[in-house]
Amino acid sequence: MGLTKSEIFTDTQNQIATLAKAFAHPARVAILQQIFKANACICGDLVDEIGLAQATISQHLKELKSLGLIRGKIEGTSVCYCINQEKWSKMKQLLTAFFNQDLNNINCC
Amino acid sequence: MGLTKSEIFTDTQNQIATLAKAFAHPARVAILQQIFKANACICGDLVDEIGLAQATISQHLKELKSLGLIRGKIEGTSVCYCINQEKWSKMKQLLTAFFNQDLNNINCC
DNA sequence: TTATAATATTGCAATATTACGATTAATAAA
DNA sequence: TTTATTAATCGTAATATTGCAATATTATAA
Repeated sequence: MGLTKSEIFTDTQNQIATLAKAFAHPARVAILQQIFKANACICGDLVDEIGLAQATISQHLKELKSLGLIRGKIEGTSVCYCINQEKWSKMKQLLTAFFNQDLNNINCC
Repeated sequence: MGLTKSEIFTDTQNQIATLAKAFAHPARVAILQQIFKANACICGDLVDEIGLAQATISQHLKELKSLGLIRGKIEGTSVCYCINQEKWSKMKQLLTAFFNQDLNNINCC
């Protein structure tokens, strides 16, 4: 099939999966790292930094934007990207809680 | 195309992406939560708990196993799954470090 | 040995993702 | 206005993922 049966899972499970998908491609990881590295908004030299075509980068940016993890502000002919701090925090909280499940767990094997 | 160009990214970027993929499907999130919830090894009643076919669950388990996040111990005709604590810790460390990049970041917008 | 039970594997269909050339849209500069 | 510059969108090809029926495998029970 290829169609995820979202309806049989809880909202939290779907949210975790959707957010994890953002990081499930090295290009998107690299894009986010670049934005953080700049320690400010980055005015789209991402295509030069990462070795992918402009259309491809634009597509990855769109996905990150649609998840709300980054924002794009138009500055003349270029676009400046930055992290959406609130959304990033919420994402971190959700995923960290999921990761920390092991703290309640008995080491059985 | 559809082929991720792993070679143009760093090892860390690829590792983050590969691990994130484990959580990028709600069924795998649900499986991991079930294993944690049992607070021990869980002997494959996952198919009943989650509403997917046996073959599908088996496939998701295989992916989690191949990443090393879970282990399967054969007990008679059934298999008991549990979290690989060391691998889980390492995963947590890598992804948490990635998520905490925002701590060094100036809130610019 | 012959069932029975539990899980893995295979094969396939359908959908999703990745990548990029070409085009379009919008702004800035000449 | 014309010409760059920059980024988004469209269209398309290739690969990946998801899901399941059918089958195979493995170990126990009869």
